[in-house]
Amino acid sequence: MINWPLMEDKWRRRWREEKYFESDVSIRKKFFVTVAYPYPNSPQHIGHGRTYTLADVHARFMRMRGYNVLFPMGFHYTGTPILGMARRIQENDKDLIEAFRTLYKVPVQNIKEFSEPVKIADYFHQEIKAGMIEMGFSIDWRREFTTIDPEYNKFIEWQFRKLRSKNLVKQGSHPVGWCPKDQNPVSQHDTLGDVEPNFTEYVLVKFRLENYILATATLRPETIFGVTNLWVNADTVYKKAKVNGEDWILSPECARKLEFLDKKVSLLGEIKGSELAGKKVRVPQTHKEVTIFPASFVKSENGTGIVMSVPAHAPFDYQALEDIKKGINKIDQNLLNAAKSINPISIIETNGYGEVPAKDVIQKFKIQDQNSPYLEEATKELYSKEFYAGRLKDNTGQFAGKMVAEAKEEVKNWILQNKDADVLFELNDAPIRCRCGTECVVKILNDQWFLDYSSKKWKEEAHTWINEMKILPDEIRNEFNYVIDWLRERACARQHGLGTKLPWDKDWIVESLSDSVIYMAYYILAKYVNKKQITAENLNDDFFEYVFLGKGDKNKISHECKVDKELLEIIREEFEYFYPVNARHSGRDLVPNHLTFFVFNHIAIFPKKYWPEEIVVNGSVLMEGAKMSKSMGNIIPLRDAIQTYGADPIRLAILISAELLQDADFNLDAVKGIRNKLEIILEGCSKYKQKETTTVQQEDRWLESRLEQIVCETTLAMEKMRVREALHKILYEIDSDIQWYLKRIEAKNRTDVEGILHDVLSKRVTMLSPFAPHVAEEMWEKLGNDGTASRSSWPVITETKIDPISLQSENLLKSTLEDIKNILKVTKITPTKIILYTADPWKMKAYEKILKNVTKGETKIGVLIKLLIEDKETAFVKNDPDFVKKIVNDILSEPIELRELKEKMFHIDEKKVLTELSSLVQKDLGVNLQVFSESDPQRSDPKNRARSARPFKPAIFIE
RNA sequence: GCGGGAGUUGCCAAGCCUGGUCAAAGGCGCAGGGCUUAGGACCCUGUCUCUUAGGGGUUCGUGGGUUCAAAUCCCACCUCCCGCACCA
Repeated sequence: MINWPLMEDKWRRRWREEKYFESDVSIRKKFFVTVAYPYPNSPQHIGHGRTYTLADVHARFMRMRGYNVLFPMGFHYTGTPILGMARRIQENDKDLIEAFRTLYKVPVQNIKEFSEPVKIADYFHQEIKAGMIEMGFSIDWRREFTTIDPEYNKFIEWQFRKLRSKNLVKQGSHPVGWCPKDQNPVSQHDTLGDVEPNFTEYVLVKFRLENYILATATLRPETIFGVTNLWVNADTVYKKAKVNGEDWILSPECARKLEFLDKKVSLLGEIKGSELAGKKVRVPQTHKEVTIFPASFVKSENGTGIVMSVPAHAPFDYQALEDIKKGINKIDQNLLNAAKSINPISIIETNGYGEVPAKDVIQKFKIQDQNSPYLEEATKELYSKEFYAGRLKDNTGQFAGKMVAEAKEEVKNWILQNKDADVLFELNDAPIRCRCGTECVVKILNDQWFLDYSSKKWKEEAHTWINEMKILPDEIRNEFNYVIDWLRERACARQHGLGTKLPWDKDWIVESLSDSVIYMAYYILAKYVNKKQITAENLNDDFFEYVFLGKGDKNKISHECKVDKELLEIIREEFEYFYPVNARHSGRDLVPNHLTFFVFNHIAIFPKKYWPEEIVVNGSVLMEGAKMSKSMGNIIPLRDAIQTYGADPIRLAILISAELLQDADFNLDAVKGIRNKLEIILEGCSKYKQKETTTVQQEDRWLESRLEQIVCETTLAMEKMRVREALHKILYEIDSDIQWYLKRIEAKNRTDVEGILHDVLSKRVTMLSPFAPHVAEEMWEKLGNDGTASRSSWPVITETKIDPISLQSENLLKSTLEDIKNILKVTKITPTKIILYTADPWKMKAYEKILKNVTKGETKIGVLIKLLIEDKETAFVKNDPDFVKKIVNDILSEPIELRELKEKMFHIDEKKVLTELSSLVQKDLGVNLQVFSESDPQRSDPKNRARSARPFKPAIFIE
């Protein structure tokens, strides 16, 4: 049993003291690996660990391959969630305080300070950093920064002026979910119950009632041709109001909504719904006259509180009309008569529906009246069917014959153009409440700033680079291309939160996904900022232009910024040395946003030689098969886990459970299993010391060959970041080879194997080091090697060490032993004697010929037999046609590589090789083994088995 | 709806691109044995099914097809998961 935290701490101290991970400019080739920095609003949990561990493995691997690796880390303070948390602390939110105390284990005195947002960020910043150190991440901490450092602010200001000068920043209007009390946009974590404030665009169709406009909200403007009447709620007290100079009648709720949608609204008076009933209005465009009727399904809080009625296609309208005809509403006789004369006007035809589709669905859902809960569902079904499959009929003027999906937008624009319509945004899951309790609305922000990701030229460049750069795994490349296509203008500033003020409009703060696109360049500068050689006062746009783009006169800039000319030059050189980013790691959730922006903005700001070289994307982590979430209570804080299990077992458990893009399942059984495995390997390292092996034997060559193959495969896997596969080979695949080897040498009573085993274990530890860096050091020390595992070199592949003969020979031994055991298992006999018979030379010849033909693709038995009979040497097959079939099957059931091997290196002396088996058989089964060749006259062959011998498949006799 | 991904033997999960190493790696679980005072840990063996000679049968979401040969290629269908925006 080892004390993991203690052992790990020992090695981390050594790495830190000897500055293992601090990288500066050198003559060596560099490798710059970065990860998306964390947002410090909670401690790290196991899930966060995956991306960072992957990046660390990458960094360590490249370091061992001789690269000067830079792996830095920053902290992303920018954003609103921390602000929201601080506000909740100010309001003494019991739940949050409790969560901090018990879930996150924050000391009480710290929580008190959390009413100040920065204190929250600072606290979790340190917490996360401590976790990263404890995980053994090989980070150069001299380059740490936060995104609210004044120097970083200057960097962002430069970036934004730069983008604006390239015409990529624009201003415009933009609807957002909004809290009227906080005067702030709301997102999911600002609302009660964490509801995402989605909204839908409705079309307001204006009906004329004398001098007034009755606005109705609809999702289906194309149905204007089928309007037969309007609906109002008789009990609602409607408002008369001036809306942008026009006199409207609408519900009070709607009047309020319109104010936020940038309309000038002043109230003029009121009118009850019942008073509106019976009045006639004019349909825009068609100028038809229709009557207003009362209906209870109309809710004043939805839309405008007035509904245009299209009974042929809207189940609600159809049912309400039926209800009214039945005389359910208490309305006067004239109105009732008017209603009775109304017939649905069908304007859309859709396969599977009749003249009045609304009637069809109402019957299908067995709806009785307009208060039926199934009406929503019926509406949804009909709407989606008609939208995708419906076609407008002849009674729709210039739109006749068009598909609904296409006509909808055209009709909307047509009525908008004639000022007979307007647009209303409505929250989908209303009412949505802000955490402060206020009901949210949709607001149009008029002076919103955007990054213009809709720019065609910019998109094209992004596509080109995405297709050119390395993306791991490659499957995700298409997703990037798709994202680039649908990306539009993106709001890049908001009015609250931590961050950098927009340089030309100080009312705005650069939004968090927009201030984190090219910050990898800032890591170069951060080192000098932390050394206090550069402060915010030294930084202006000229400085950045010079350091990052090499523009301007360094003497002038040095003077202007009060920065020593040499220092300026050093920083510039360091940037030129480390840039571009060679690999950027992130979770796949950042593909549709950050990672794509990262590519976009590099293209906009930097010359091509500084564009990122590679993106590595990984899936998320599940906890015992379930999604991690606060509400499930299945979040394990990373630091707790490290204390309990050690960092290395956790690192491996996260990485070994799934390939890159798959969700990895983290479970405690796996962690324990891996910890045991590591402890066993560690124990094994004390057994062997470095030593020359004097007489190299067959199994030694075999083990070396196998090791070489595994190194080769592992290296290939690492280059593609297939860490699961690599780990698998290092942890388990080597084991089975070592086991076979040990079995062999034990049977032969060999003792001179220390040197070779030491070599195998050393290489294994080297390869394990990027994954489990702490315990690898411990192993390295136990093996008695010089230096440390972290500083050892990744094994170099020497293909010439792969010896085909030994590989084949051991294969023969293994498969023969397996066959013997198989026979014993089936026959259940206790053996007293085992005899093997190897195939005659002509069979080898035949085998060789068949193999050649199979490689060429000829597997037809008849053809092969003919070929063999033609040759005198192999003409014996005549006597046993079945032989050919068996050989073909033997060959086909082997891996291609092995076939190639056999073709190249054909002859092994089977008899000689199989003699080696006698020691194994003696040891395993305690019986004697004899080997004869098939036609050896001395052979003992009581059951006449010898003749069934095949190459690589000796005949066996057991009794 | 659009876009992406997945469905494998008790569970997790490789394999699929490049068809024959596939009854299908590995881990976990389970069973038997060893070790141990006991438990844990560890080691060995087994883990679709039939089989007294190294073999056969039926499997990789469902149904077709291509091929000497399909988990793997093609077509259709079913089911599940994720993203769709100003949010880190």
